[in-house]
Amino acid sequence: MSSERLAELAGVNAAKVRKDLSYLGSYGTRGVGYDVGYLLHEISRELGLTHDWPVAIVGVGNLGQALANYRGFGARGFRIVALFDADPRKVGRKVGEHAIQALEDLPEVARRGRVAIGIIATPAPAAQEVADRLVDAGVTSILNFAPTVVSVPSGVSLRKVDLAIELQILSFYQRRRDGGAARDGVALDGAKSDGPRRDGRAASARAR
Amino acid sequence: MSSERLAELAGVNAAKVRKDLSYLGSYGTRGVGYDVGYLLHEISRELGLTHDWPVAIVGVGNLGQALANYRGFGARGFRIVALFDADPRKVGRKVGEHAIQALEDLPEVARRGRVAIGIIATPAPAAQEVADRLVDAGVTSILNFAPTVVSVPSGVSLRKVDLAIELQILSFYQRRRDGGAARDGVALDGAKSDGPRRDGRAASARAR
DNA sequence: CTCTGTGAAATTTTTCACAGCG
DNA sequence: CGCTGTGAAAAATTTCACAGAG
Repeated sequence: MSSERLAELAGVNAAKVRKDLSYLGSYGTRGVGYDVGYLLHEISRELGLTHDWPVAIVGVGNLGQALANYRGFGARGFRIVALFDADPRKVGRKVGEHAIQALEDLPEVARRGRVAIGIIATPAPAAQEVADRLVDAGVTSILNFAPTVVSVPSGVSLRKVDLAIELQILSFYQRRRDGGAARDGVALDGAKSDGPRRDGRAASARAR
Repeated sequence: MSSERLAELAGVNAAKVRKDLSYLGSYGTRGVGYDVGYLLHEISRELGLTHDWPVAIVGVGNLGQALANYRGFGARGFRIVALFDADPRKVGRKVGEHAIQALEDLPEVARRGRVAIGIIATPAPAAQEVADRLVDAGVTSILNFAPTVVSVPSGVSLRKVDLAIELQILSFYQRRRDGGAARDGVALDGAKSDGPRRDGRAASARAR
């Protein structure tokens, strides 16, 4: 497949595809294009997707369950190994193939299962406490879904997922489209349409 | 509050804070800093968070329910107005204050409720079909949580949330920290730690 | 004096454009 | 030939550094 086609499918410039891929090595064939299977393999290897990453989820509400059942973690090397909840009534209940455990067991389980990544899926007020416990248990990568700012010591990676931000981005562009309150001086960057477009036209990557 | 302090809290450079805020207008006071309340107000206005955005969720599995119950949409103007599911057994069941409706009712409900944003929270195989129905119903902003590529006609904004990508980013940096397979020529950018750090040190925004 | 707002410089990212490989 | 790989140019973003407002 040519860089041109890959670019079209990804909604970016062909030169960018070639430039980016060139950082991984010379995996294309001049005059022909790229072998997609081989490319996938090399990219997976570079990103570490061949690695096995034990993941623990803390907070088994709707979101925690959704994450626990999410197909597609497995394909990328993420393996849910434990679920924790502070609610004693939930402890022992099974979600998928895992029984929910008490937060007190976190240190023991995290160490024994070599948990590399902790996911916080609790209500906001519990998030900092849970983060502290994860850090104490030796977890050095944390993904926070709770709608609150959490702090961790240096040496620990923390990322936050804000489920409302994508909606904000969509609404920002919708308001522009509708001429809701157009005004100058604001940087623009199109709401992207990922993947090939049904109508064959490239996603307009920039407004204006 | 000074740009310096805001920058520290956000984990960025103070000049960037000032430069960015300057695009909104001159809301700071020289020698003093910014009035946080006023700043929040102006930013909200600029981002359109004062606007009301009716949202419909299609697919009421764990993720759909999690989204339906997510606190914090409301604060930013997103109002869940309808839930849809293709499973007849779910239709009529209540989730929060909304009864689940049949997919067939989407066009009617979307138009009557002036749905601005549709959220796809279905399994992957149903996503494209749902996207088509949303588009047909006049929805021009779509957020796709299904782990599959969906295409829409131009004129419709589509964004995709991939719950595994954040884990990938965390694991990428963890492998680097552990010296898993360091290699040169790969662009670096630190896994960010958002918010103030417990230990007072700034999040290392870049590796190397 | 302190801290903003902002030109200018530095850096990074993206795109162009083309030599040359298969 | 067609398409990659990549220097070089262009564009965008980030940072510096400082005049000047409060």
